[in-house]
Amino acid sequence: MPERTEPPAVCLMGPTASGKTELAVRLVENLPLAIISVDSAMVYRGMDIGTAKPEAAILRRAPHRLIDIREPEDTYSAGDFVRDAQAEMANIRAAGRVPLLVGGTMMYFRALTRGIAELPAADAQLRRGIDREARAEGWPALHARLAEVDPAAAARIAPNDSQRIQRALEVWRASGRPLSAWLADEQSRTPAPCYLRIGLVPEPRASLHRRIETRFRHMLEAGFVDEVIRLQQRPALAAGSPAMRAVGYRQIWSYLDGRSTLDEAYRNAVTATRQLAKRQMTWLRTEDGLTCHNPLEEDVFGAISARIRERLEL
RNA sequence: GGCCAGGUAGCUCAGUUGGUAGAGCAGCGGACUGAAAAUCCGCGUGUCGGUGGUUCGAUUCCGCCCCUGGCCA
Repeated sequence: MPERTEPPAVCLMGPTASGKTELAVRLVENLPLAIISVDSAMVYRGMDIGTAKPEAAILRRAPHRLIDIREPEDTYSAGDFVRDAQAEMANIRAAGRVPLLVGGTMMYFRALTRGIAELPAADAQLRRGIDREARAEGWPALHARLAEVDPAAAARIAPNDSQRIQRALEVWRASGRPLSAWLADEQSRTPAPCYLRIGLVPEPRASLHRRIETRFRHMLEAGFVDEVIRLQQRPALAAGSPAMRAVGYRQIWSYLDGRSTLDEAYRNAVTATRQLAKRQMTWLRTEDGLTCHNPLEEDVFGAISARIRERLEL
């Protein structure tokens, strides 16, 4: 790790069900750290069981910043996260502690540690318009249209990648400037403070799969279906709302709408969680300059707290 | 016990007028710039139930056996 003068921060990244929360709580109880949650679903109030949000008693012992900061009807983005996390890191440092960023939303970690370009914000109306065009013509047709205004973006986006085609067209229509041009503005990148980055990669995979299934069963026993029923009662919340695309929520919502049995919803949710964990680990595996530990085998608390002590010269 | 329908990838199934087989899902690998728990890209993993026969060649045709489901006893 290169010598930097910026104040340090620790990132603890791991897939869902890898034991991040438990580990983070032990760390803050033993070291001068303060937790910032890096989780795109835990930001929402009322989404507790399905996001495996720490219980109130744990949050009192080990406060997590950036949890319960949005209503489920709201959107939250990587850009919002970077601004919020930077503000919280400043607060933590002012209190004489070191930020411990914990979570599984890898794009948020990347945006924070590598910087994120200054870009036009999302525009719900433009998105609705683009969705309408896509329903009529198909995404490949919109991809072809993107190629006319932003060939560089079109070249790296697949013709069926609805979300990225939509974003690139949205940026073009909102600003009259191609997404590629915005991304080329290096000065918009924020200087990254010195991060100690630690990854949790549970092996063997089959053990993680068992943990995922067991945990989802516990969520159902803890009243997950009732939690989704309460969310469905919110008039402004719909199956397509960003918060309701979260794993577990969309499958239980579908069951409550009569589009599947509870057993199918259970199986689909467990499958979706496995697939999420796999994508999270792809991110960790291909990220360089990252120390990885296997939380299913090692004494991760001992290993990680030793590394943090060494790094922070405690 | 008899008749009928099946037995092909982890699962559900397609197919081969005889030249050792392919879809969806699952799984695995990868990408990732304001929805990222999202979105997308790539990869087929197989004694074709067993055994004997016919054939240059059988997963395919024939015999017997085993298993599953249904109907009749």
